[in-house]
Amino acid sequence: MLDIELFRNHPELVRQALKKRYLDTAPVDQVIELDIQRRERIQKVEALRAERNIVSKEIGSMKDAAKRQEKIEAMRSVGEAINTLEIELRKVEAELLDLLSSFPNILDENVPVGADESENVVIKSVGDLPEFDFQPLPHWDLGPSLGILDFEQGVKITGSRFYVLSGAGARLQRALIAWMLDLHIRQGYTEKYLPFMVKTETVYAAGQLPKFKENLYKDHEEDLWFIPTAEVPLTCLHMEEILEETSLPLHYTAYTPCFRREKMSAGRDVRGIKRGHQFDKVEMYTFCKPEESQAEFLKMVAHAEQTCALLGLTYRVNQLCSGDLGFGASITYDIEAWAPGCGEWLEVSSISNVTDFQARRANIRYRPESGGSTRYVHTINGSGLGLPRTLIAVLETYQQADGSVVVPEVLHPWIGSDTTIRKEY
RNA sequence: GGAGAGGUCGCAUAGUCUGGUCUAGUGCGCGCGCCUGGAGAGCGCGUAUGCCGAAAGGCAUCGAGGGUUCAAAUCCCUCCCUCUCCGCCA
Repeated sequence: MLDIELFRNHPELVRQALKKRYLDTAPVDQVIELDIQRRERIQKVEALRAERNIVSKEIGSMKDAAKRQEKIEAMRSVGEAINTLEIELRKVEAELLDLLSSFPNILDENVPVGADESENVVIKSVGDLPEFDFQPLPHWDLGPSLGILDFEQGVKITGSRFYVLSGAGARLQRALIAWMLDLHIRQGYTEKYLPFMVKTETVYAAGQLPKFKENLYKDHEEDLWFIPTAEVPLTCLHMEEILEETSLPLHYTAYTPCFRREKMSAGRDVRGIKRGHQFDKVEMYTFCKPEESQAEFLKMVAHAEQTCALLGLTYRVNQLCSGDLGFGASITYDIEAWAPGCGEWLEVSSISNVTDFQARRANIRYRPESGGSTRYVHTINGSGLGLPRTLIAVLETYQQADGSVVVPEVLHPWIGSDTTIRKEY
């Protein structure tokens, strides 16, 4: 959520950001108008409440019964006026909050302007495209032929877009998770094990509701939502808190499954395990002071890159252009790993500086050491790689002519003695 | 799921029965000052957040949300959470 002060003092900044995202700027004026209405009503209702407070106090100490009754009658009508105004005020405030919540974050000045993903900018490429002296297989062929990936079983027990990892496949994913968490711990993150279901308030605070309601799974009986990303519970760990400046920055990492109901567009990403309703992810998350957030953001990008680099994957870093940027992000870098089998760059990580956008919604502030009023923290989130896509990249990159897959060395401590995945008979 | 006890300004507590001197008291902690050779003790002052306002100041918040009332921490209703016991369970 944006700061109402921006609309009061610098509406042109908001309009400019909207234009860069190719969005309508008209709601800016609606916000300004609603804000004026809100303040008018607050002033009226508070003046009446002040009057009632004073007179009610007088009534308490009045001895003359007739005069007392007179005052009570007078305050009764004041009370009614207050009620009427309060209802109006609540309505205006709800409208304002609703509208304000619909604005995306202001863009960082370094974000290139562009309409859609075709105008994203590759800012870094690491590693050459691997060459094979045989035809590399896509994972949807490679996995089943090795007996480590079973689509039919997933469909049988749940439905389309669900799959089962088996044997060395399941173990490889578990190795990736454990290795990534340990890597992030070395990079300075504190590991968290989180609830995978959260209450409505939490999903709102993290900014997933109301906008992304269609993409979420919910248990209606218990009124709990399945997390679409660890970002949701991680953000809300400090919801409604005032942190000490000395405790910042806070770095957290967590492994969670992610659940997304999103309608899969027909014909797109239908093959393989690239896009499913359930997937695993290791997440990184930072709470920091505003003046630190850009440096922290770049640090996190480097941390995610390191994951790809240590796995020996060919990858590139993409800066998202204005039109492709997510709702809460001020700036986002995507990391894409090369999958030689399906011949595709796979988005394995997305790192965003959300500035104070989530912190304002979740009401996460810190108290400056020097004193003065509290300030909103900045938050940065990034995937310490999404598992299915990392799994794809690893399998397809390390496949051999005989159909086996050599497990990258960094994963060996978790994989057991057999570091080559062969067809299990 | 059942029974009971609770949730108050960082922490601990008073206040709730009997609505109005509660502008929420007290202790601890913390900050500033006095005192001191220095420290401690002692003394004094201060010590939540948000909103409205140019300011003075005002309004709101006692787990959350409703209600009763001129007036609610206090009375009523609903919900959430914590603790104890029982049940169930990995």
